[in-house]
Amino acid sequence: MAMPSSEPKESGSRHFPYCRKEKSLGLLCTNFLSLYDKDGVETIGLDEAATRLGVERRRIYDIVNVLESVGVLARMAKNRYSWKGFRGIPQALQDLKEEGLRENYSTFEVNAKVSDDEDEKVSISIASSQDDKINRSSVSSFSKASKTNNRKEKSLGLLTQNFIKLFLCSNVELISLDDAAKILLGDAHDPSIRRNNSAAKVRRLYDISNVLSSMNFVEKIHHPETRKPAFRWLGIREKSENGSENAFVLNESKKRVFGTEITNTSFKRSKALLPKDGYSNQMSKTQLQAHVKCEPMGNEVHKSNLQQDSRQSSEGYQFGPFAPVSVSRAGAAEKNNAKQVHDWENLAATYRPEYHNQALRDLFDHYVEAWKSWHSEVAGKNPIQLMS
DNA sequence: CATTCCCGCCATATA
DNA sequence: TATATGGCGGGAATG
Repeated sequence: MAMPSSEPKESGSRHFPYCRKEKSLGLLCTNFLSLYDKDGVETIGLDEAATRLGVERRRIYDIVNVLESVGVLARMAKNRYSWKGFRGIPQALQDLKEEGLRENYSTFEVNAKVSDDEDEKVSISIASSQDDKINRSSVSSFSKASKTNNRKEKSLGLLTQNFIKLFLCSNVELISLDDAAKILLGDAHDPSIRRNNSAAKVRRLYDISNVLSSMNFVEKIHHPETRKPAFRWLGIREKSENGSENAFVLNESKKRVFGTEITNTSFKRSKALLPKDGYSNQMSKTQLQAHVKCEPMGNEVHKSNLQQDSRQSSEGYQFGPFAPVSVSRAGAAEKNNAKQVHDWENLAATYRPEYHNQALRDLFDHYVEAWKSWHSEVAGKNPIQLMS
């Protein structure tokens, strides 16, 4: 098969303990973005991506699917995607919102009512849009024709879009994956397979949330009341169409050039693979590209090949610095310490132990700065913590 | 124990 | 048919 062999032998470096964090989809997404958000990137090959990022192909599909559902990528052909970049996001979200509104994505309610029986109540009502595509051979015969559709309805990409619609439409700004799963269950049409296992859905939502988090679309926090983990939308939430605002837009963080070649050797998580003998040195090849330098933010200079997208005229919207996940925003909430920046530095060390050098430091400094400006711009008016 | 979510088998879609 | 995609859920890592 394709699989470019992942070097089973692996010379040198007797693996590290295995850290789940280093294998997360969120990090992978961050790396993916860092790798391709550069000038000159037109198309992306899946095999290439898998190799460059040092992950198995299967994982590439995961992130590519969600990135595509948000407009950053577009499928071209087998094995090939075109890089749309962050500029594609505003439009994609706009479309999602309209589409969601057209359907009734705003008419659900999360009755977390603790009343009656053990029957969890989360009443929703995602209207079934009048599907135009499905021809009317319908009912009687087998659905062999729409077998393909059925599969697509369960795709990660679609789930991602629906998840986002939840935020874009309606005024819910905080939702737990569990509730989201319940709401997004049957989704669109047909009273068929009910009683679906939402647990399975939740697993998918975790995947999605992780990549969306890496792009700062959402943020994971703990519900002030419930103390349960929930997600909050950080992206656009313009109130009305006309005059498209979009909050996020802007901010000039610019393309950082990241040392490509992540050299992510494969560690498996097998339990029976721990301490073999001596851990050898760190990372056989710490050859990471030293010339990693992010240009000082200035104006961007991207490809001028933008399409006729005149939707949002004005400045180039650069998106926030998809900061690494977590970084609990923790407003004044709990233990409010002044160790803000410090955390970031810790993160740097936590995230890529192998790269303890200057480059990473700079990268994170950049992130911090970009993130700050971005956030003050976006949420500036109403500071981060709105809850109290 | 509960939550998070990586891994990769293997069903499907597609060339 | 071979290869490309990508559901799906077991169970390991974490909380």
